[in-house]
Amino acid sequence: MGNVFKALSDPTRRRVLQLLRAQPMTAGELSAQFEVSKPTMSAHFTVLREAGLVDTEKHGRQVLYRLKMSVLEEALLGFAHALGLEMTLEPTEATAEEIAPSKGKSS
Amino acid sequence: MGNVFKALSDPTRRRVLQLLRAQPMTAGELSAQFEVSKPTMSAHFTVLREAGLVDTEKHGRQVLYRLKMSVLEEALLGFAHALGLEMTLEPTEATAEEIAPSKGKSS
DNA sequence: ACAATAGTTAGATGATTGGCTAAACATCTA
DNA sequence: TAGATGTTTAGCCAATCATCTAACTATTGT
Repeated sequence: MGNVFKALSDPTRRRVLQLLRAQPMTAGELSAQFEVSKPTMSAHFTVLREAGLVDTEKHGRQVLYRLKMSVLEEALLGFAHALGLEMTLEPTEATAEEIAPSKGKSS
Repeated sequence: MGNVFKALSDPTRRRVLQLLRAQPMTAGELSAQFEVSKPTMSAHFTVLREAGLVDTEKHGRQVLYRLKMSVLEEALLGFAHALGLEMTLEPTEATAEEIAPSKGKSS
Protein backbone atom coordinates (compact mmCIF):
# COMPACT_ATOMS: atom_id res chain seq x y z
CA MET A 1 0.00 0.00 0.00
CA GLY A 2 2.91 2.33 0.59
CA ASN A 3 3.75 1.84 -3.06
CA VAL A 4 0.43 3.34 -4.00
CA PHE A 5 1.15 6.54 -2.10
CA LYS A 6 4.62 6.67 -3.51
CA ALA A 7 3.11 6.42 -6.97
CA LEU A 8 0.58 9.13 -6.16
CA SER A 9 3.25 11.49 -4.89
CA ASP A 10 4.29 12.55 -8.39
CA PRO A 11 2.12 15.03 -10.29
CA THR A 12 2.84 13.48 -13.67
CA ARG A 13 1.67 10.11 -12.46
CA ARG A 14 -1.43 11.58 -10.86
CA ARG A 15 -2.32 13.16 -14.17
CA VAL A 16 -1.76 9.89 -15.98
CA LEU A 17 -4.28 8.28 -13.68
CA GLN A 18 -6.74 11.05 -14.41
CA LEU A 19 -6.31 10.61 -18.15
CA LEU A 20 -6.73 6.89 -17.79
CA ARG A 21 -9.95 7.40 -15.94
CA ALA A 22 -11.73 8.41 -19.17
CA GLN A 23 -10.54 5.43 -21.15
CA PRO A 24 -7.58 3.11 -21.57
CA MET A 25 -4.77 4.68 -23.57
CA THR A 26 -1.57 3.55 -25.18
CA ALA A 27 1.85 4.54 -23.88
CA GLY A 28 2.27 6.83 -26.88
CA GLU A 29 -1.07 8.57 -26.45
CA LEU A 30 -0.29 9.18 -22.82
CA SER A 31 3.22 10.38 -23.54
CA ALA A 32 1.86 12.86 -26.05
CA GLN A 33 0.09 14.64 -23.20
CA PHE A 34 3.32 15.46 -21.41
CA GLU A 35 6.43 17.42 -22.14
CA VAL A 36 8.81 14.72 -21.08
CA SER A 37 10.61 12.09 -23.12
CA LYS A 38 9.12 8.69 -23.78
CA PRO A 39 11.68 6.85 -21.66
CA THR A 40 10.76 9.09 -18.76
CA MET A 41 7.11 8.28 -19.26
CA SER A 42 7.96 4.62 -19.50
CA ALA A 43 9.58 4.87 -16.07
CA HIS A 44 6.44 6.48 -14.67
CA PHE A 45 4.34 3.68 -16.15
CA THR A 46 6.57 1.16 -14.42
CA VAL A 47 6.00 2.84 -11.07
CA LEU A 48 2.25 2.81 -11.63
CA ARG A 49 2.31 -0.81 -12.76
CA GLU A 50 4.36 -1.90 -9.75
CA ALA A 51 1.97 -0.10 -7.43
CA GLY A 52 -0.80 -2.15 -9.04
CA LEU A 53 -2.61 0.98 -10.19
CA VAL A 54 -2.63 0.09 -13.86
CA ASP A 55 -2.34 -2.99 -15.95
CA THR A 56 -1.24 -3.46 -19.50
CA GLU A 57 -2.37 -5.20 -22.61
CA LYS A 58 -0.15 -5.51 -25.62
CA HIS A 59 -1.81 -4.85 -28.97
CA GLY A 60 0.62 -5.33 -31.76
CA ARG A 61 3.32 -2.82 -31.21
CA GLN A 62 1.41 -0.71 -28.82
CA VAL A 63 0.83 -1.17 -25.14
CA LEU A 64 -2.52 -0.23 -23.73
CA TYR A 65 -2.62 1.05 -20.19
CA ARG A 66 -5.75 0.60 -18.18
CA LEU A 67 -6.55 2.10 -14.80
CA LYS A 68 -7.28 -0.40 -12.06
CA MET A 69 -9.74 1.79 -10.25
CA SER A 70 -10.44 -0.77 -7.54
CA VAL A 71 -6.86 -0.65 -6.30
CA LEU A 72 -7.02 3.10 -6.09
CA GLU A 73 -10.33 2.95 -4.27
CA GLU A 74 -9.02 0.46 -1.78
CA ALA A 75 -5.90 2.45 -1.09
CA LEU A 76 -7.82 5.65 -0.55
CA LEU A 77 -10.54 4.05 1.54
CA GLY A 78 -8.04 1.94 3.43
CA PHE A 79 -5.93 4.91 4.34
CA ALA A 80 -8.94 7.01 5.24
CA HIS A 81 -10.09 4.17 7.46
CA ALA A 82 -6.69 3.91 9.14
CA LEU A 83 -7.15 7.54 10.08
CA GLY A 84 -10.63 7.11 11.39
CA LEU A 85 -12.12 8.93 8.43
CA GLU A 86 -15.13 6.90 7.56
CA MET A 87 -15.54 7.46 3.87
CA THR A 88 -17.79 5.57 1.58
CA LEU A 89 -17.75 5.12 -2.13
CA GLU A 90 -20.88 6.53 -3.72
CA PRO A 91 -22.24 4.14 -6.31
CA THR A 92 -21.99 5.74 -9.74
CA GLU A 93 -24.61 5.37 -12.49
CA ALA A 94 -22.19 3.24 -14.48
CA THR A 95 -21.78 0.88 -11.57
CA ALA A 96 -25.52 0.63 -11.11
CA GLU A 97 -25.92 -0.37 -14.75
CA GLU A 98 -23.20 -2.98 -14.48
CA ILE A 99 -24.95 -4.53 -11.54
CA ALA A 100 -28.35 -4.58 -13.21
CA PRO A 101 -28.01 -4.56 -17.03
CA SER A 102 -31.50 -4.17 -18.37
CA LYS A 103 -31.19 -5.49 -21.91
CA GLY A 104 -28.44 -5.41 -24.49
CA LYS A 105 -24.98 -3.92 -24.48
CA SER A 106 -23.44 -6.94 -22.76
CA SER A 107 -19.96 -5.47 -23.11
CA MET B 1 -2.30 19.83 -2.75
CA GLY B 2 0.63 18.03 -4.32
CA ASN B 3 2.47 18.72 -1.10
CA VAL B 4 -0.08 16.69 0.77
CA PHE B 5 0.60 13.61 -1.33
CA LYS B 6 4.29 14.16 -1.02
CA ALA B 7 3.86 14.23 2.73
CA LEU B 8 1.73 11.08 2.66
CA SER B 9 4.26 9.18 0.58
CA ASP B 10 6.47 8.43 3.56
CA PRO B 11 5.46 5.67 5.99
CA THR B 12 6.89 7.43 9.03
CA ARG B 13 4.84 10.51 8.27
CA ARG B 14 1.70 8.47 7.70
CA ARG B 15 2.16 6.88 11.09
CA VAL B 16 2.68 10.26 12.70
CA LEU B 17 -0.68 11.32 11.33
CA GLN B 18 -2.28 8.19 12.73
CA LEU B 19 -0.81 8.84 16.15
CA LEU B 20 -1.95 12.42 16.01
CA ARG B 21 -5.45 11.30 15.22
CA ALA B 22 -5.95 10.10 18.81
CA GLN B 23 -4.74 13.31 20.41
CA PRO B 24 -2.24 16.13 19.93
CA MET B 25 1.27 15.14 20.93
CA THR B 26 4.56 16.89 21.49
CA ALA B 27 7.53 16.46 19.23
CA GLY B 28 9.24 14.40 21.89
CA GLU B 29 6.29 12.09 22.48
CA LEU B 30 6.01 11.48 18.76
CA SER B 31 9.74 10.92 18.35
CA ALA B 32 9.66 8.35 21.12
CA GLN B 33 7.42 6.19 18.92
CA PHE B 34 10.05 5.84 16.19
CA GLU B 35 13.51 4.46 15.90
CA VAL B 36 14.97 7.48 14.22
CA SER B 37 16.79 10.45 15.67
CA LYS B 38 14.96 13.53 16.83
CA PRO B 39 16.41 15.75 14.14
CA THR B 40 15.10 13.32 11.55
CA MET B 41 11.68 13.45 13.11
CA SER B 42 11.87 17.22 13.20
CA ALA B 43 12.41 17.17 9.44
CA HIS B 44 9.33 14.98 9.01
CA PHE B 45 7.33 17.42 11.11
CA THR B 46 8.44 20.23 8.85
CA VAL B 47 7.18 18.36 5.80
CA LEU B 48 3.83 17.76 7.49
CA ARG B 49 3.59 21.36 8.60
CA GLU B 50 4.42 22.69 5.13
CA ALA B 51 1.77 20.44 3.64
CA GLY B 52 -0.69 22.01 6.05
CA LEU B 53 -1.49 18.67 7.62
CA VAL B 54 -0.53 19.66 11.15
CA ASP B 55 -0.16 22.82 13.09
CA THR B 56 1.86 23.60 16.13
CA GLU B 57 1.41 25.23 19.45
CA LYS B 58 4.32 26.04 21.64
CA HIS B 59 3.93 25.24 25.30
CA GLY B 60 6.95 26.28 27.21
CA ARG B 61 9.79 24.25 25.81
CA GLN B 62 7.67 21.72 24.09
CA VAL B 63 5.92 21.94 20.80
CA LEU B 64 2.53 20.38 20.50
CA TYR B 65 1.59 18.96 17.12
CA ARG B 66 -2.03 18.77 16.20
CA LEU B 67 -3.55 17.03 13.20
CA LYS B 68 -5.53 19.27 10.89
CA MET B 69 -8.01 16.63 9.88
CA SER B 70 -9.95 18.90 7.57
CA VAL B 71 -6.95 19.40 5.30
CA LEU B 72 -6.50 15.67 5.05
CA GLU B 73 -10.17 15.15 4.34
CA GLU B 74 -10.17 17.76 1.65
CA ALA B 75 -7.08 16.36 -0.01
CA LEU B 76 -8.44 12.85 -0.03
CA LEU B 77 -11.92 13.84 -1.18
CA GLY B 78 -10.53 16.32 -3.68
CA PHE B 79 -8.27 13.78 -5.24
CA ALA B 80 -10.96 11.12 -5.27
CA HIS B 81 -13.24 13.61 -6.96
CA ALA B 82 -10.63 14.46 -9.58
CA LEU B 83 -10.64 10.79 -10.42
CA GLY B 84 -14.37 10.50 -10.63
CA LEU B 85 -14.55 8.55 -7.41
CA GLU B 86 -17.48 10.02 -5.61
CA MET B 87 -16.66 9.50 -2.00
CA THR B 88 -18.44 11.00 0.92
CA LEU B 89 -17.34 11.55 4.44
CA GLU B 90 -19.53 9.62 6.82
CA PRO B 91 -20.49 11.83 9.71
CA THR B 92 -18.91 10.49 12.87
CA GLU B 93 -20.63 10.57 16.22
CA ALA B 94 -18.30 13.30 17.35
CA THR B 95 -19.23 15.43 14.37
CA ALA B 96 -22.92 14.87 14.95
CA GLU B 97 -22.55 16.07 18.51
CA GLU B 98 -20.67 19.14 17.46
CA ILE B 99 -23.43 20.05 15.08
CA ALA B 100 -26.23 19.49 17.57
CA PRO B 101 -24.96 19.67 21.13
CA SER B 102 -27.87 18.58 23.26
CA LYS B 103 -26.90 19.90 26.67
CA GLY B 104 -23.59 20.30 28.39
CA LYS B 105 -20.03 19.68 27.24
CA SER B 106 -19.83 22.93 25.27
CA SER B 107 -16.25 22.18 24.25
C1' DA C 1 14.52 -8.27 -46.30
C1' DC C 2 14.26 -3.27 -45.07
C1' DA C 3 12.71 0.64 -43.21
C1' DA C 4 9.45 2.79 -40.18
C1' DT C 5 7.01 2.81 -35.79
C1' DA C 6 6.03 1.90 -30.66
C1' DG C 7 8.05 1.05 -26.37
C1' DT C 8 11.53 -0.32 -23.29
C1' DT C 9 16.29 -0.85 -21.46
C1' DA C 10 20.91 1.05 -20.41
C1' DG C 11 23.62 4.34 -18.56
C1' DA C 12 24.52 9.04 -17.01
C1' DT C 13 23.38 13.28 -14.36
C1' DG C 14 21.55 16.70 -11.13
C1' DA C 15 18.07 17.26 -7.51
C1' DT C 16 15.71 15.62 -3.66
C1' DT C 17 15.21 12.62 0.26
C1' DG C 18 15.85 10.40 4.65
C1' DG C 19 19.10 9.54 7.66
C1' DC C 20 23.01 10.80 10.89
C1' DT C 21 25.99 13.68 14.49
C1' DA C 22 27.11 17.91 16.50
C1' DA C 23 25.85 22.36 17.67
C1' DA C 24 22.70 26.01 18.64
C1' DC C 25 18.50 27.85 20.58
C1' DA C 26 14.84 28.38 23.94
C1' DT C 27 12.80 27.51 28.21
C1' DC C 28 12.46 25.91 32.70
C1' DT C 29 14.44 24.92 37.44
C1' DA C 30 17.68 25.08 41.10
C1' DT D 1 23.04 32.54 36.52
C1' DA D 2 24.12 27.83 35.63
C1' DG D 3 22.55 23.53 34.49
C1' DA D 4 19.13 20.49 32.41
C1' DT D 5 15.64 19.61 28.97
C1' DG D 6 13.08 19.78 24.48
C1' DT D 7 13.44 20.97 19.84
C1' DT D 8 15.34 22.83 15.72
C1' DT D 9 19.30 24.16 12.66
C1' DA D 10 23.66 23.12 10.21
C1' DG D 11 26.29 20.27 7.64
C1' DC D 12 27.17 15.93 5.82
C1' DC D 13 26.34 11.42 3.24
C1' DA D 14 24.22 7.59 0.69
C1' DA D 15 20.21 6.26 -1.71
C1' DT D 16 16.49 7.25 -4.58
C1' DC D 17 14.25 9.99 -8.18
C1' DA D 18 13.05 12.33 -12.48
C1' DT D 19 15.08 13.34 -16.30
C1' DC D 20 17.91 12.90 -20.51
C1' DT D 21 20.17 10.59 -24.95
C1' DA D 22 21.44 6.52 -27.24
C1' DA D 23 20.68 1.99 -28.24
C1' DC D 24 17.91 -2.02 -28.37
C1' DT D 25 13.56 -5.15 -29.18
C1' DA D 26 9.44 -6.10 -31.31
C1' DT D 27 6.01 -5.41 -34.74
C1' DT D 28 4.10 -3.75 -39.02
C1' DG D 29 4.13 -2.45 -43.84
C1' DT D 30 6.40 -2.22 -48.39
